[in-house]
Amino acid sequence: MLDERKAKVLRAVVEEYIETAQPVGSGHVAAAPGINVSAATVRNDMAVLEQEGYLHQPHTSAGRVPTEKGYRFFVDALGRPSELRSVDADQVRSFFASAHGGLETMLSDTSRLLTHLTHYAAVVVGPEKETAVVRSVQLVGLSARVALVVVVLSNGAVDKHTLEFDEDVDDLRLSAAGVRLAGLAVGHPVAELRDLPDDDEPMDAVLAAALETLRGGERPEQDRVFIGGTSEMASAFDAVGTVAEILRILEHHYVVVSLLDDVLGRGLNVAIGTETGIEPLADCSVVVAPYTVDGENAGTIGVLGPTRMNYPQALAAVAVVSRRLSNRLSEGHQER
Amino acid sequence: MLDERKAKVLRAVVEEYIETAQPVGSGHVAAAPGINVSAATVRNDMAVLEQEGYLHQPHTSAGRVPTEKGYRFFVDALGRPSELRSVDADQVRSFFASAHGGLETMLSDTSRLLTHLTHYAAVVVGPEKETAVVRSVQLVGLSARVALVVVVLSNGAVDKHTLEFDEDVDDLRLSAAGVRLAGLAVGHPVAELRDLPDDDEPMDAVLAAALETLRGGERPEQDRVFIGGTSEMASAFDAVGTVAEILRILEHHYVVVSLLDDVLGRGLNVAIGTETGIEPLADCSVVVAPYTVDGENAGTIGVLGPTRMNYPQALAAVAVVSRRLSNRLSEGHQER
DNA sequence: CGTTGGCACTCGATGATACCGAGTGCCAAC
DNA sequence: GTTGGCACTCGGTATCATCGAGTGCCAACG
Repeated sequence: MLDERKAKVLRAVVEEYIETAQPVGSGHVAAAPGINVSAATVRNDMAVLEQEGYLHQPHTSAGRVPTEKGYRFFVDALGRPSELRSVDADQVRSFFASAHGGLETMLSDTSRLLTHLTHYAAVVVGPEKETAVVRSVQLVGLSARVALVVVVLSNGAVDKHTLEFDEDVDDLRLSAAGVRLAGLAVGHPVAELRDLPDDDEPMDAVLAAALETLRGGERPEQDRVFIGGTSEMASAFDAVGTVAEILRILEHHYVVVSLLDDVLGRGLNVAIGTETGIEPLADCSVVVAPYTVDGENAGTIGVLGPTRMNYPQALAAVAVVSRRLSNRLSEGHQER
Repeated sequence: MLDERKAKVLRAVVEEYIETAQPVGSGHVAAAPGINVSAATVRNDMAVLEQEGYLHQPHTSAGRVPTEKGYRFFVDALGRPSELRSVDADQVRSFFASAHGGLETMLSDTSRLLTHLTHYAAVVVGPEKETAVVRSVQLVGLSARVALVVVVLSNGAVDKHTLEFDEDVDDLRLSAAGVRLAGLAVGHPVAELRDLPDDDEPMDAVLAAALETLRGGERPEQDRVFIGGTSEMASAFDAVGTVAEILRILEHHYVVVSLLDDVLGRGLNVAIGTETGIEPLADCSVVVAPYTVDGENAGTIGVLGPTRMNYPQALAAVAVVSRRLSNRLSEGHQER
């Protein structure tokens, strides 16, 4: 364990490095508020911190840079809980007070809000539809052999799937299937549709196809992930190659979703560098928080920035936004 | 006008610069196939081409780099029509043969296809809903004061808008409004809803609100723009600042849409550098093509890359994809 | 007269060298 | 245990020479 002064030294190094992105030397640390010892003493401490793996020296006679272990200790033990700056807090408040529009709109705007607060890339993952209750199902014919299944869920999400038939299907048959489909699905959670209704009445091919699609959960990430602020993220790095690699990751939504889930699953709020488990993100950190609807875990929000991100600020922003988003989404769910 | 040999020289410079991203000298041009004169002669021609504004010399004793005017001439007069490589052509064919899913899925996948073909960022803009015919409208209650308007259009697009009421609205009232709304809207193009149906029957507040939303076309760009391949785009530049600026533009979908519309509106397929009219895109070029559904102009596809992009290849890719996309989307629109 | 080889010249890129200074480790003194 | 002093390290910056790709100009050539 780190003695109290060494912890202070480590904190000073991390904080200054986050700010300047330059290796920090003993002189600067000694000048930091709260450090009341000489540079020489700081040097001794830093030598120990390096041996213990909290700091790293790019080369002899350079300052020190935090290692992942250093950041980790900073986040776990040293991060003063840091409030949002009140301007930002106001902004969050007013955002959620005035927010309107459907679920998707809301989530997309939330990602913009998070970017604005943190200046890093923001990721918002919408609720899985699994637990949501089907509020309405409709079959709409588009052409002789193509129809659309449109599902409205209780959380405000709208799902659509295309059906293609092998034979022409007339309106009558379509609407009959639609009615039966509605009868089967409305009022039930999507997940329940999987245990088929065990009805011995023969099933129309149209109905069967539509049910199959509903169960399938085809392309589940497609409309669930909202990513913003990639430009802000880009400016935080200096190698264009790094930026390109990160963008490539972000383009694969399912990777992003599983990354966030994985981090939360490990019980963490923060994944630092290689802790993300994704090699191209070795220079990145991720700060995540779940949000809830009516107390149920619903989705995840997070920000992605360089490992030398401002963790206290990012943690505060993510926490506040997730809390307020949860409240906002839980409003007025009592009725109907 | 350029004499034939000077044109060949210009083409050689552009082609080599596109390939190497290095200023090209007279020696290389003289060695290019089709140029059967000496380097000295090429030098004379290049001096003229520079005076005429087609080429630029970063500094004395460096090779030449094409100017925007040079690229423009290349694209307008020198671009040999260039087929896609047959591997790629096959890929496009098989993509559209096996493509399935709804409009949005299709467009999103198309953007991925374009990226894959060109290695630049790809933009696909979906049809405006204006001309599409409403195939189905539905009002779905989410909570006592919140309902969703879900509209299915003939082109397969699904639009959704949230309604918030000042007072509780019960299911009866909602479904009544839904029925009347459907009666008014189904079968008509969205644009027509604007000339209100001039009905003197008093209009329920719910119905009025829903109609208003339909007309509003609120957040029209939201679900219409599909952008992919930003990581490939990033690798084409070497300054991270440039990349960040471009990403910022791409995040503003409405800017992208109006850029593409603007270019097409000027009757162009290509906008080079400042021709885009967007300052941060000074180092970028855009290649665009419209696509049609049943002969009607429907949307736009395009790629965005560095000014030294491979124009013939990009033009070919965009042309082929737009053609096949048009065909695909026009299929089976005869009935219903 | 357009084309060409020859030639002096330019100037960025590359590499060697020196220098500076921020930072270190160590040590003796407090 | 802490501190000031000090010799040392080494990356960054600046200076300078060198190299070579490329140029413009010119005289000669068919």
